Parts: sequence; C-alpha cells; structure tokens
Amino acid sequence: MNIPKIRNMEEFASFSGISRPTISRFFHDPDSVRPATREKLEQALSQCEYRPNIFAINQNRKLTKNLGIVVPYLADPFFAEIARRIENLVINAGFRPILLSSHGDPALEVANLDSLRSIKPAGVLLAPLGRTSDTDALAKFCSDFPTINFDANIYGIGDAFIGHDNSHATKVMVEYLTRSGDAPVFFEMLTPPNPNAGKRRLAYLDSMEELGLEPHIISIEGEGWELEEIGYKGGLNVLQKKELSTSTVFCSNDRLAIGFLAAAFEMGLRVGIDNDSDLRVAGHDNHPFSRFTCPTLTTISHNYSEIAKNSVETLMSIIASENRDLERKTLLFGGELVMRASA
Amino acid sequence: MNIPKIRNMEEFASFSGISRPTISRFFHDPDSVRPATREKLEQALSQCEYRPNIFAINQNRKLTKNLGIVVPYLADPFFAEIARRIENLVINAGFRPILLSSHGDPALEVANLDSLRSIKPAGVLLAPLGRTSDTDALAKFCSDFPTINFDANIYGIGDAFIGHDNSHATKVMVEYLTRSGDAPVFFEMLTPPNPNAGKRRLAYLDSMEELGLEPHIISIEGEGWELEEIGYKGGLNVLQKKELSTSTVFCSNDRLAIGFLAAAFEMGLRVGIDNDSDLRVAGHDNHPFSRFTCPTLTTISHNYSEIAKNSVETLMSIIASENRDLERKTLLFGGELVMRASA
DNA sequence: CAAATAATTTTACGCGCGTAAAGTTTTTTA
DNA sequence: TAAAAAACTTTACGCGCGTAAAATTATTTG
Repeated sequence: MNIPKIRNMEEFASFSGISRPTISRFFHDPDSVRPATREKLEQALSQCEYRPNIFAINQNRKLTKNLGIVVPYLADPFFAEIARRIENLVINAGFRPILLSSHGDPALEVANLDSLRSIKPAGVLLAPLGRTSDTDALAKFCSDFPTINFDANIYGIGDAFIGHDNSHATKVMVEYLTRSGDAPVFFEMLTPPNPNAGKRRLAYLDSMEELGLEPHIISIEGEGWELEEIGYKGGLNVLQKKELSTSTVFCSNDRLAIGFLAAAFEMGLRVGIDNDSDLRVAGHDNHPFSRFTCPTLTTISHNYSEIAKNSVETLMSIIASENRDLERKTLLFGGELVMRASA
Repeated sequence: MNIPKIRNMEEFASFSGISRPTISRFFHDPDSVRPATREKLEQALSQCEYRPNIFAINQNRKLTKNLGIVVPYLADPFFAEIARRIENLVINAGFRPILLSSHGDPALEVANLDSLRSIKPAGVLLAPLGRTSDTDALAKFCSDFPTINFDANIYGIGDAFIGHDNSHATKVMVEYLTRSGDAPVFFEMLTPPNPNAGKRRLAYLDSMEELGLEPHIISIEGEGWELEEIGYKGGLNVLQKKELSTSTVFCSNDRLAIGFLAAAFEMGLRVGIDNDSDLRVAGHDNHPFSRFTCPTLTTISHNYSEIAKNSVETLMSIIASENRDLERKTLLFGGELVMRASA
C-alpha cells in the first residue's frame, strides 16, 4: 500500500494540483466547478483518503449540513420506523442526520434541543413529547432554527406541521367496525402522553354521533410510555368488571391494543372477526408488530412514507428559500384501513 | 430582559473578569481552577447565556467528549432498549453520545464508522451486524479509536468484548425445558444475521448431549432482520409439515419465537405450559415485547443493566488510561430464566 | 513573614477551513 | 479572432478556541 497520507485541504491541493479555494467550493457543491476540474478532483480523491475536517467546515459557516431529528421515544418501534425513513431521506438530500430520542423525558427533550443548538443545524424535524413538553423551550428553539413539527401537533411550534389525519382515520375505522358488527367502545388512556390521542377521542365521538350511535369511552389510568403494560392492566380491569357495553373494542393505538389482547388472552376470551369469537379488537397506527399479534391486529396505518417524505421536503424548501416568515401550514395524510384477524 | 449577548470566549472573559485561557480550562474541567474563580465563573454564567462553540472546541483537540454508539438495527426494540441504557450512562459520565443505527446494512455500518471518524470520538461502543459486517473496515476503525465490541462478538474487533453468556443461558433453558416436559427442538435461522445464534446452536447441542438426549435442530430459510416474519413463515412451514419431533420448541431468539407463536395461533394450535396445550414455545433475549405475546413468552433475559454498565465503564477506563495495548478481554454476563406461560 | 508553591494573566501561535478580493487563465460568445 | 464571461489561482484574513511559555499574582507552608 502506497497511499499518501493527506492531513488537510492544503495538502490535498498540492496532491491534486488544484487550488484550495476551488477545492473548498468543490466539497460544498461538486457542480460549482468546471467538469474537467471535478474529474481531476474525483480522480485524486480515489487515490487517497482525504476528507475535509467536519469541525473546521462548520465552524466558520452560518449554515451547516447538519439536520436534527428528535423523537419522543425511540424504543417505540413506531418512532424507530419513522425515524429510519426520515434518516434515509435526509442522507439522500445530502445532509447529515443527527437522531436524538427524548426517552419520554421532558427535561431530556429540552437538553436534546440544546445539544442540537450547539451543532448549528440547518433545520430540525421535531416530534415532541406532547402534553408533558416544555412548550416555551420548544418555541424558543423553533424561533432560532427552521423546524418541522411532526407526529404530535403542538400549535404554534415550528414552521409547519406534518402528520397523520387522526380524525379521518378514526372515522374510517368506526364505520368499518359498525358496518361489520357491533359498534365499538373506545379504549384509551385518561392522560395519554401523546396529543394525537385527544384527536382520536373527539373523532370517535363525532363519528358515533354521525351514525346515530351511543358512544362509550373507557379511559384507563396510567402514566408514561409503557403503553402495552398500561393497556394490559387496563384491559384486565375492564374485562374482569365486564365494563364493555358491546363486543367490539377500538383501542386508541396499537400498543394499547397489544396489551389489551394479552389481557383478553389471559382471561380466556377469544378475540377475532369470526363468529365463534367473544370479542373484536382494533388498533390504530399499524405498529410494526401488529402483524404478529395473536390474532393479527386490525388497525389503521399512517401513511409513513408520505409523512416522512413531506416532512423532509418541506424542511428542505424552507432551508433553501431562507424564508421563514410564511404562515405555519399544516399537512395531514390520510390513513389506510388494514384488515386482519382481530376485527 | 437585559441579558448581554456574548458571542465568544473573549467576550465572556471581559464579562466575567477572568482571562480566556483560565475560562478554557474551566470548561474543560471545573475543578482545575481555584474555587473562588469557579464561583465567579458560575455566577457569570448564570447571568448570560454563553456556551463554548462546539466546533471550535473540538477542532484543535486530540480527544473530544464525543462518544459513538453503533447498533445494527435500532428498529429492533432489543437494541433500542440497550442503546437507551447506554446513552443514559454515557451522559452521566459527562460525554456526548452519538447514536447511529446501521439499519441492517453493512455499507451503512461502514458509513456510520466513517461518520464517527469525522467527529473524532473519544471512544466507540460497537454492536456489529455480525456475519455480514465488513470485518476489515471494522478492524481498521478499531485500530484508530478505543472501541468496545458488545452484543455480537467479532474476534479481534475492539479493545474488549462485553456480552451475554449465550452458552450458559442456553444450557439453563434446555435443562428447564427438559425437566418440565419434552426435550426441546431447536428452532433457528439457517443464516442468522447475528453471530450469537451460532453460539446458541452449539450450546444447545452440548446441553442435549450432556443430558443424553438426541438433539433436533430445525434451520429455516430467510435473510435479513425481519425476524418475526421469518419465524412466522418458517413456523408455518414446520407446523404444516409436522416436522417437530417433540412438543417443545426452543427458538434461537424472541423475535423468531414471536413469529412462531403467530404461526401456531393461525394453525389453531394451543401454546402453553398447561396440560391441555399442544405445544410449548420458548425464546431467548427477554425482548421488551415478550411479556405481551399470547401466551406470554418464557425466555432467558440478558443482564441488560450489567452489560450496559460494564461496556461504558470499560470504555471510560481505556479512555482515561490512554493505554490501548492491553490484551483484548472478554466479559460475559449470565442470563436469567424468565418463566411465563408459553413453556 | 519570607519562601515555596499554585493559580492566573499575558502573549502568541496554531487548528483546518470559509470566504472575499484581485489578478490570471480558460472557455464561451459574437 | 477579439471581446466577454466564466472559472481558477493567489493572497490574505477570519472563525472560536486549544495550548504552550513566560510573567505576574495569590495562596499555602514552615
């Protein structure tokens, strides 16, 4: 091996025969140099291992290529999945994603934003904790950096909100369940960590009213992000006390539904859409594991790909235009009914 | 609001009345300045919002406070969970964790290491993909930075390996299953992405031999990290063809087991430890969701907390001692049998 | 309280690259 | 082919902080 050790841009300049400022431009945007020059540089690059020092690059530049992604709880496969998609899009757009999880902790959420602040991100994609978030701290951050609010809408936070149309999706599920059997009871947390739950609750009430049916909401106790556990305990309680007014349960999200299924199973109840079942259970989110529950979970999927795509694209256009004075726009994507065995 | 805008360390020096080099030392280690000076600076800090620029800090320093964490697949709750624990420990140790997921892709794994290279990490905690990893690229990285190899052991990679004692854990489970019912058939992937699978296979063979029993291994097809799907399809196949020689199945990991449970459920088979069940199914890992399967999954837990703690502590001691010439040590932690309803 | 020691200030240079300005060369246009 | 435009080179300074050395000041020790 005879590859030359190149320590900085200066050395790469003499190695490649191109001047340093031109090389600087090249790394910033390969199309900004003459094709012949570009080819020379790419040739030189393939013969050594030089890369510009990332700290030096960013230090003296107003806008970096760093892009922050903050999610409330990465151990939730739902967020892991959407983060994965966003990361890929961000990389393809030529930016460097920095993924941070708040682990359900409002203080860590603020700390994460502080941490991002220090790397001067060109923009940030923020899925906030929601109810427990320090709204003032978030707002302050958003006023300093282009920020897209996704997943959980906190009004006024960020330059745009991109998310799932909870109302529409809930309505679709209520209609499906009503059409195919008993009208659903709505199973939710009394104090959900995520504000989407509130929208789903309201949409359930609306949908039932439209159909001329009596709504029935069961709000269970529990705090935090251990949703399966909460759904399980709440489910056991509800089933033992026979609080269900019908044989159909529409859970506010898939993780609660997974817990509820476990409770029903433990009680010896058969869950399913077929005639000899005791109970139908549906969820909301199309959680990555909902295909493997017993029985498989009927649910409504987010439009993951469109949400990820539009979040990134919107942020990119704000960054490119350098105009942050536009009105905060809201983009909602409809979900899709995923019919499986549980309802 | 009358808080002064402080743009750099120079300005903070005149604001606080302390010289810049002393301030630099203070931020590097608050205990390295006189208590009176420290108090002055902390007082000044509370009156403005100054923070040293992170790029400038790191550019001209050999060792940063950055610490890389690389996991093979963050959408797997198992890795999300262990990453979460490690992140917390790293933060408490005064370092800045940078968590990267390889998303199951060997090229991305190398790219992640390259990415870390550019931020000059003080050290790295690496859970490699395993079989598909570009071992040469990993080895090269490890020779440049203090690295702890965890989860999947790739011999020679990193300054130490810290992980789960697969052999012991497998043996415990085999003995338990044999003691409480039929001897287990071992259900695994033919080409598992993670090298722990190989150890578990061998340990199963050993354990069965020790007990004087005939081993039976079923190796199913499938590539990649969609383990539930692979376990489900493989499980369906096995059950339809009635390939099981006994009524007890020991899956190589919980995610395969979750898929297997789904297959059994679909086939109308009762899984459980009680007498009127058709089948017993056990897993390995104590996956966060294994408590909520139907039935709940009997499995063996990793010692998550000890593995996380020792990984971080070992790395810290290597960073502190600046001595990387020690022999690569291996630390294994025993698992714990978690008895639930499935076996 | 003088001497020894520790901490701080002053001064100065370096890190690797961004970037602006002026001059030179190459390419495009008419 | 000359003129205009585009791309490049040279030169030079700046970013914010690390860090070394020498001089000064404060604290501890006997």
